[in-house]
Amino acid sequence: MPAGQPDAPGGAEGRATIRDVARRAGVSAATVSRALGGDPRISQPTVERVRRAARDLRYVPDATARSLARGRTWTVALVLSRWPGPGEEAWWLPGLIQGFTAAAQAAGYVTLLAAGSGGLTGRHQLLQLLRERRVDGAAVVTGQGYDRLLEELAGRGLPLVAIGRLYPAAPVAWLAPDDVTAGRLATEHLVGLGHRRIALVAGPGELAATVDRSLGYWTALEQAGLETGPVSAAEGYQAAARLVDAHPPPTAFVVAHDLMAVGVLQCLAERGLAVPRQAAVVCLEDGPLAPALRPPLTAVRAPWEELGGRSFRRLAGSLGAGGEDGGVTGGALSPPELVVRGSCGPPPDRGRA
Amino acid sequence: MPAGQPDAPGGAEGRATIRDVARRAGVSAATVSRALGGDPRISQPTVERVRRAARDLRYVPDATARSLARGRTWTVALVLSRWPGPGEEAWWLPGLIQGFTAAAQAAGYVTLLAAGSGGLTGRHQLLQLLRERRVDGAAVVTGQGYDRLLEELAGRGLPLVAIGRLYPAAPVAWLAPDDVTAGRLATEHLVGLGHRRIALVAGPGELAATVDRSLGYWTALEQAGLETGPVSAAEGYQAAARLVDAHPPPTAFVVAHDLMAVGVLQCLAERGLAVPRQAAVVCLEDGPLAPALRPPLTAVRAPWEELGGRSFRRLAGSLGAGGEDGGVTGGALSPPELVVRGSCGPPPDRGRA
DNA sequence: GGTGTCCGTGCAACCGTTTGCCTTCGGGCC
DNA sequence: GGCCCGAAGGCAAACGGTTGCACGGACACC
Repeated sequence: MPAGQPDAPGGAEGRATIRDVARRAGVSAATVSRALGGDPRISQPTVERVRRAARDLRYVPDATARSLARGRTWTVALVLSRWPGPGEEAWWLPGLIQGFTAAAQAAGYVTLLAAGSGGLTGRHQLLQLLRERRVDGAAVVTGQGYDRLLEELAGRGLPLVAIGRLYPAAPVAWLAPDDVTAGRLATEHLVGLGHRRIALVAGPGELAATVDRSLGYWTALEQAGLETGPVSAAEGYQAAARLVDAHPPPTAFVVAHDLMAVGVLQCLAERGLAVPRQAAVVCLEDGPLAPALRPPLTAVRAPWEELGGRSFRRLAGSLGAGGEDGGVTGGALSPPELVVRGSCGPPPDRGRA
Repeated sequence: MPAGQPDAPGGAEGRATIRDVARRAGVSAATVSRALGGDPRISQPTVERVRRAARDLRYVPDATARSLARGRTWTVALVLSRWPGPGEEAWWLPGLIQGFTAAAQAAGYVTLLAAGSGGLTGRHQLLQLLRERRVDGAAVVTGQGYDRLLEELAGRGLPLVAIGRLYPAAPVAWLAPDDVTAGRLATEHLVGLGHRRIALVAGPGELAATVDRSLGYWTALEQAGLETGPVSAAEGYQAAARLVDAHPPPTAFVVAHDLMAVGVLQCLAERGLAVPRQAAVVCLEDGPLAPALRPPLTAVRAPWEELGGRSFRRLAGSLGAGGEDGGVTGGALSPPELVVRGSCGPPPDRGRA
């Protein structure tokens, strides 16, 4: 807060205070506070009178004063620890934010948005801001990799929840989309269609999501008693190329990220393999590309909005105001949903394989 | 704020107050306040002593108390008037939010996020919330069409800025991406490459963005002394089909929305028209699809982040704290940027046309 | 040596709510 | 009739800063 600037509040000049209401109802301010707060000591008739007076005056209690008196702000911070760089679309963020704020609003909390712009001073400013504003808790959308910010916040004793996987694991409650199940669902779908040679086109290994999604893929194959196909970590096109040229080529491809699916599709098209007739493709991320590509991609959709909502409620749990609790690590999130579009069919050599 | 719940703040137990600092520095609380606030009346030595004491105690002033005393909260609301429905990706929102909060943070303000979930009661809750929390101002990301919420907020005398076009126009300051220039830039690019028959594939006419983008297209053609090609408002594929089958087919397509470009590309591919060799395509919206399609689309990118930043500063203007001002309507935004990728080349019949 | 004028600080009254404790009053009980 | 008790509500002190004004001292000027 820069100092030295003249203060001239913009709006609302005449605003009714609790004392105005008291006067009008012929009681004391204390009584108004209690009547409106539902204190059982205040008699019914009085409560009515106070309510009327408050309504007549359009009285809205001042949260600032309330916070000061009660030592609690009913405010939580949603911290975007790392902003997506240019070119890297955070298409999932709006859903997450929406879910979070909606849940907060429903519980009477207000969401403060804060960006932790990387560097040391940025982090320091952020910490200062959270202390200054006395937020009751914070949810941190972690970048990939371990989050320094998280550590410092935890050190402050601030109720905390992380959104996103933590590497290395930290003693902090966290929630994240269930990427393992995503991988499993997709793979099982393909198995169910009759595919036996299913390849995984994974993303860069340092992405937490990639790791988990791959894990789901392996699990599903194992349970189906199938051998895992070749894995490729390179970007879409080359990856697919290498996989297609395998001895018996795979009949299906599980692609970890939607951008990579573009490359895969292109490669298959060049090889003259029609999707879904001669090759099936399923994407583990239902980004904006999935429905737009030709053919529209069958994909697994993570419940971002729900994730936001549950993150808040988990946080509310540590705030004492009865949200949900649940140990230190990953909470149960409803499983991702398989959105069937047009990119998967049965394998071409059905009778034979 | 639901009442009746026990208040038990989660974190921070022992927190230094201004009086603690005063005691340690051997002065009064008033002096601490003034010293830290840069009041020239306090002598230099005293200021130093106070600063030291404050640092030693890790004193962070309490914004709640400050707000109460000064009648100003240093908080602005960012109101998402209408959340994007499912399937409708708001890929531009993160950029906008980022720009806004960053600017706010830099000016010492904090951003409160609020969702105005449609209905009457939702609006009412929102208004209540803004009054209760005493926000100093609000920026409303408008949905399409006229925004009821905006009207009610303006009625409250709250400093306001709208982000997005207003139809019908309202007496409210607003900022929006410069879609007219976007249309013009794209069209001029094509003209510059030698195209003469340029078609517009516009979106649904009720979208404000569509209207403006089309306007830019017409302007550019007029200035180049060219005739405007046929216009189609239908969705991508059919639109392109109709356009391609015109007498002399267009050599270039200006597509208003990136999702529609998918249809256009597919249509061209089916007609055997290679892009960019035999037809040029330029997109007026640089969404996630643009770089991912084959070929990657040349597109016009709106400066969403800057838009967010300027929106805040415009708001700050009405807050008295020297942001930028500028009448009631549209502020100057730096123009959108043409991102040249692989979908435009010179027209095929260069010598002849 | 008064008196006026700065300069640097302290006093205390705010800002609008909440809440511990006291008061008042009416009634029941010994 | 005195006492205790519960019910209903008021008093005033918080919460942690800000700020108008008074105050004391040093200094200059007449």
